[in-house]
Formats: sequence, C-alpha cells, structure tokens
Amino acid sequence: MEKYLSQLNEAQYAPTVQKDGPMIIIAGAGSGKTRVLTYRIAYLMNQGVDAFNILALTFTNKAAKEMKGRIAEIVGASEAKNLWMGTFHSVFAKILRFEGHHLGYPSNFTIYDTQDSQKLMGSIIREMGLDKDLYKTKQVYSRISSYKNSLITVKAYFNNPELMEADAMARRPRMGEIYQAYVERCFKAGAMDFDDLLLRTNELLTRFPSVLAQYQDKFRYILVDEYQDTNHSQYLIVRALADRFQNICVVGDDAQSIYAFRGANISNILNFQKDYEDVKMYRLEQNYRSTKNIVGAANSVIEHNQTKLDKIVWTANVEGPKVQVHRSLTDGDEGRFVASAIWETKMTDHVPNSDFAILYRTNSQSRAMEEALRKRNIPYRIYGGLSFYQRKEIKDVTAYLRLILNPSDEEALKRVINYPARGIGQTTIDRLMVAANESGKTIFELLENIDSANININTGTKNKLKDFVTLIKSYQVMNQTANAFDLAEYVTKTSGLIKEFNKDNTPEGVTRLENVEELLNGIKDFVEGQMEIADSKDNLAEFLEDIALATDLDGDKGDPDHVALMTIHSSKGLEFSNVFIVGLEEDLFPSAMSMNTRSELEEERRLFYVALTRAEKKAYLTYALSRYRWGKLVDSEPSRFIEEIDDQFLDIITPIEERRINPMLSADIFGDTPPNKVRFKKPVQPKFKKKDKAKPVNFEISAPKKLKKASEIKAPAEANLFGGELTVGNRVKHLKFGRGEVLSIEGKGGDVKAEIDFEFGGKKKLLLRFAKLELIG
DNA sequence: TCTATATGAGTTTTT
DNA sequence: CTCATATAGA
Repeated sequence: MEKYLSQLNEAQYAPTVQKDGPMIIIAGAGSGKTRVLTYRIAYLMNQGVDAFNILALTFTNKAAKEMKGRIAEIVGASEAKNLWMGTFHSVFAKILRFEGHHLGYPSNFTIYDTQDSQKLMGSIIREMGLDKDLYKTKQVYSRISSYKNSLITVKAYFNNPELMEADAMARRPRMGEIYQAYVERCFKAGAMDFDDLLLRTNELLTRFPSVLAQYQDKFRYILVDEYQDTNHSQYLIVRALADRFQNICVVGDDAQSIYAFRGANISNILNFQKDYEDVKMYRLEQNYRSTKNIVGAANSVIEHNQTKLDKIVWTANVEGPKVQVHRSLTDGDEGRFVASAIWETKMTDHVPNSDFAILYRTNSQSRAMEEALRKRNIPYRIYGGLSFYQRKEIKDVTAYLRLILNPSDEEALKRVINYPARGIGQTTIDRLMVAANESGKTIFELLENIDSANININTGTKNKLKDFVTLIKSYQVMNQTANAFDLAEYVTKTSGLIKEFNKDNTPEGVTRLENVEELLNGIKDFVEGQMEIADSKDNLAEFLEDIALATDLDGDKGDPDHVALMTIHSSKGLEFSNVFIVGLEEDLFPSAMSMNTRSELEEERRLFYVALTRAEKKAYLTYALSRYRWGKLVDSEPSRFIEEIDDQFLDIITPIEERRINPMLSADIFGDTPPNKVRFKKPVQPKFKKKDKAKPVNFEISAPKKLKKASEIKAPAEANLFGGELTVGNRVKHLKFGRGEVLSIEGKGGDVKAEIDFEFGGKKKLLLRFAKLELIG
C-alpha cells in the first residue's frame, strides 16, 4: 500500500498526499503528473474515500483510457470501475441521461455529432434563403459552438450588441437567427450537440439546486487533468460541483494548452488561485522522461512565446543524441526516410515497434507514412483519424437505430428516409420540413398522419411515406422485446441496407460490408456485457451514446507491437522512446490557418512543444521540399520552428539528395520512388484503420472483434451475488447506477432478478447471474 | 419528381 | 483526392 508512494519524489509526494482542500499542480512536460494524479486517487481510496465519491475528468478519450489503465494497476480493476472517470462529455452525457427530463429532454436524447450539427445548420441556412457562400456552414458552426462554450445563450446573444455588431461586420447579420433556429430545432429533435452536453449540464446545475446538491454530495473529491484546456463551460461545471467540499485538484501546464480552437481558456488555470480559498500550489519541474537534448530543444522553442508562466523544466537524465533534422524531397521521401530510420534502429538497438511514434499536424499526412511502413513490413496502427463510427455505412445503420429510439431525430430521419432509395425525393423532404417548422410538429409526427396533414404531396409519394413509417414502427415494436443486436441485424437486413452495400463489388464496397459486420459484432459484445439488465430496452440507447462520444474503435486486437501514428493533438499525455515529427513546413506546421494572430501562432508553438516532449530518447524532425496536395506537387519551405531551436541541440543532416537537387529531375531518377505510382492508388483495405495493414496475413475477419468496453465488462468473472445472499432492503453498489436499495427479488435458480432502486438511473431489474453487485453496509 | 452524372470547392487540431 | 452540391436526363 505504501509501496507506490515510495516511487514518488519529494515534489510529487506532497500533492499526492494532500487529501483535502483545493490545490493546483503546475506540471511541466514529463514531470510525472499522470503519476501524481493516479497515485493521488489511490491514496484517497486508501484513506477511506469511497470510489463512488471521486470524479476524475480528462479531455480526450485517449487520456481517459490511459488514466483508467494506470489506476486499475494500482487499486485493482474492480475498485477502479467504481470511479467516475472519463471525458467531460461522456461523464455529463451520463448525468444528463438521468436528469435531462428536468430540462425537457427525453432520457433517450440523441447526441448530434459535428456532421449532424453542420447538416442541420446547412439546411437552416438554406431554408432562410441566405447566401451559402457568405454563411458557410463550417464557420457558422464554429461561431455558434464558441457562443455555447462561453455560455452565451440565444437570449444573451441578442442582449449583447457587441457580438451582434461583430457578426454584422463579418457580413453575417443574421447569425443570431440561425443560432436561435438551430437551438430550437435541436431541442425539438430531442438532440444535444457536443456543446450542449456541457451547456445543458450548466443549465441543470444552475436551475435545479437540488440536483446540484445531489451531485455535489456525490462528487466529494474532484480531479481535473489538463486543466489548461478547460473552456468556460467546463470551468463553471467544475466550480459548481466543487463548491461544497472544495476538494478540487487540478493539474495542468500552460505550455501545453493546445485546444484554444475549441474554446479552451488559459486564464482558467492562471486564475485558479482566485477561485478558491487557501489554494495550495505545487510545481513539478523535473522532467523524468526525456534526455537533456530533448528538454533543451523544447525549452528553447517555447521561449519564443510571450504568454507563459515562469517555469523551468529541467532534467537529470543523460544528454542523449541530438535532435535530428532531416530534409526530404517529397512527402513520399519523407515517409521512406522515417520507415528506414525505424528499420535501422530496430536492427541496431533491437527495440520493439512500439518504441516508435510518428506524429503529424493533420490526419491526411498519415497516408505517406502508412505506405512507406507497409513497404518495409513494419506493423503500425493509426490512432484517431476518421472515426469508425463516422463512416458513411456505419452512420447509415446507426441512423436507423437512432430513429427507432427517438423518432424526433430529424437528422437521422433525413439520412435514411430515402436511403436505400424509396422514391422519396428532396422536394418532398423540403415540403415536410417547411410544414414541420410551421406546425411545430416533428417530421415523424407529420408522417404518422400524412393523410390529414395539409401538405402538397401526391398520393404515390404519400404511400411511400406511409410504408416508411410502417417500417420504422415495426422496428420500434421489435425494440420492445428484442435486444439491440437482434434488432440491428434485423434492421440492416430488412431496410435494404445490406442489399444496397452488396451492389457494390469494388474493394471499398466489400470493406463497407465488413465494417457493418464489425459494427454488429460490436453491438453483440455490448449486449452481452449488458446482460445483467433484465429489461434490455435500454441497451440500444446506451450503445448509441457510447459510440456518439467514442472516436476510436480501440480494442487490443492485432499485434500490440506496432508503430503508433497519430496527430500531435491526440499524442498529448503519451510518451515514446523515439518520436518522428513529420511535415515541419510553413503553412502545414504552423498551419496556414493559424498564422493570423500571435496567439494562434503561439498555440501552434505549444503544439510543437508537446510533440517534442513526447520523446524519451531520440526525436527526429523532418520536412519535405515539396508535398502532394490535392494530387498536385506543391513547394514548401521548412518550418520556422526548426530555426527557433537552439543549434546546440540539433544535428542537421544534409541528405545526399541535397547535392542532386535539380528542378529538371523528377524523384524517379533517384530510383527510390516505386515504379508504379502506388501513392495514387487506394490501398486495398484503406478503411480498416484499426488493423495492422503491414500484415495483411493477419486479416482476421472471422475472429470476433470486441469493443474494448464490452470485453472489459465481461472479462473479470467476479463473484456475483445470488438470491440467497440478497434480501429485500439490502443496500448494494453497482458500477454504473451507483448505490441502491433492493426492492424485491423474484425468480429462481439462474434467473433470479432483483428490482433495485438506484440513485442514478432509478428502478432497474437486474439478473443477479450477471449483475456485479456489491453489498454495502 | 427522382436519379445519375458532372462540376466545383475545400483540408487543422477533438468532443 | 474526396466530399457536397448543381444540372441534365428519365
């Protein structure tokens, strides 16, 4: 028990064992902040704090997963499960499921992803007859998103002349109307977008003091990782929840703030000491991760930022090799350099693939890297990128499921009403939308009574619409009794989706089918993990929520020994022996979109700082003289960030190609470009990002692929309680629903069910055979 | 009124 | 290159 504490140095020990009160830990890169956080949670639990009373918040799924794993190692998986730990969005989505009814939301509200939100805005802009070149959906979306993140409601917007003025100046005077229409339409659709999950939580906690009190009492100890990345909305939630007990511990590093683009506000961390009384401040400045050269290089870069806290990150580690800078001719060459460097290092040092990471600014850069790695037969895995759940075919299936659960979900309806084609065209949909807006009814409600509705639609189309309603209703009936897997399988078969995908015999089409199959497998695993809940009605809703907030279908399948490829954003919090930072070119990194203001540029610089400090032993910086963009070779120049590093930490390699540079020559002359232009061809399995493409032999379609979540739930066969051990009136604890009281017990043998009234989720009937309940005094 | 084809426009980063 | 929307054809 004490053993883990002895692994901490003095600076880390102090915050770890401060049990109560507000505290802030300013933690430099690699200074062991995650260790402090995880050990602190373990310490709290050892001090008798109930895991149910601890809330730990992170910003990305990746970070949440990382932290969960580490905590489970110390306190054990079963105890760790009782912690409320996850991203802000996922934790508050769960709370809103329970409490959303206060705000007029159905408990099975839909979560709109970016795509849904943007489509809705697009159609609002069109309906309002606005110029779509002036009102670009993406810009409108990010503008509205930033209002929401700053807690500027529609009402507040119209009361704020400055904001309205700013939008008018940007030639978008009707922004407020769009905002208003968007909010109304979301609400009517029973949908929340990502920002709503935070905004509505705030509304809930402000408008309903009893709800606030309940959660304040529950979350007696709150820990927030990466506090520098909180936006205003998140900040207020944390403050409200922590207000009663003031046991709040935030950890962050202003130098690693890289989410300003989604509203992160550095002043939250800078002003923390003003928000609470007697704040203890701790600083972790010793870097345990990286060599002197890497720390030195990173420090010399971040020096160029004006806005920063005084903090000296230092290390007692070895000097190590210098940071290597490498120039390539094209992005293809860059990939080949990286692949061969990895290969050579593996040969000489005998290290595993997992010692390497390739980090880039934009997701699209992964392609050149993938290709080169595949050629060298180096296994790799891409993290992030286009999420599995955002693929067209997956969204098609889930749109049906969403509609079954929540027929008001307008975006889902529009997606599937004519897919597969049923002869219901745009004109019909437009008329329906107009009628829906005028009547205040949802489209589905109109469709249910299409004969009596006063809409100009011909009889033939009306019949098609009726058929569609009948189809969806039949699914809804099935959903009453069938589990999510059986339903989803039935839907894909009977809606015509499978037939539609089957039409396409191209490799992409085949991949699509496989993806759908994989989705079904995922649902199956999820359902099996949920078997304890006797009324299976809810599990579809839960599955949909999970996937709405998940980015990666990250199981531990495939070879765990792979090179990691990811954006720098998603690499935060991770570390690797060898790190390649690629594409260090002006307009790419720093991004062309981020060079308008000093603060934008400084965020890019912090991003570079984050990238560099991921490396433990060796860092490589690469750039190319020209790069393919939209199929065209475009010239580029080296990033300013390379120049900003103090020379003493750098080892600038002048490649042999340097002497051969000649615009007359194409890359082929060097003989290192593959004879056929593979680059332009689609890889055979391009959609399967989560597989190790370097080993196509490994392509195990038939092997069941498990969603991490489900397999986690299933794996530990804990001692389940059976009827004999449980009686009416007992108090029990459940992983998800919290504490509860047993109301009744029914059934016999393996089918004993208990009805339990939980603090979160209300009354549930659980099958004791599966339910992992714990008796509490 | 719906469907297939051409054209054209846009690429940060995440929940 | 890869999406999303305009236009012609059925």
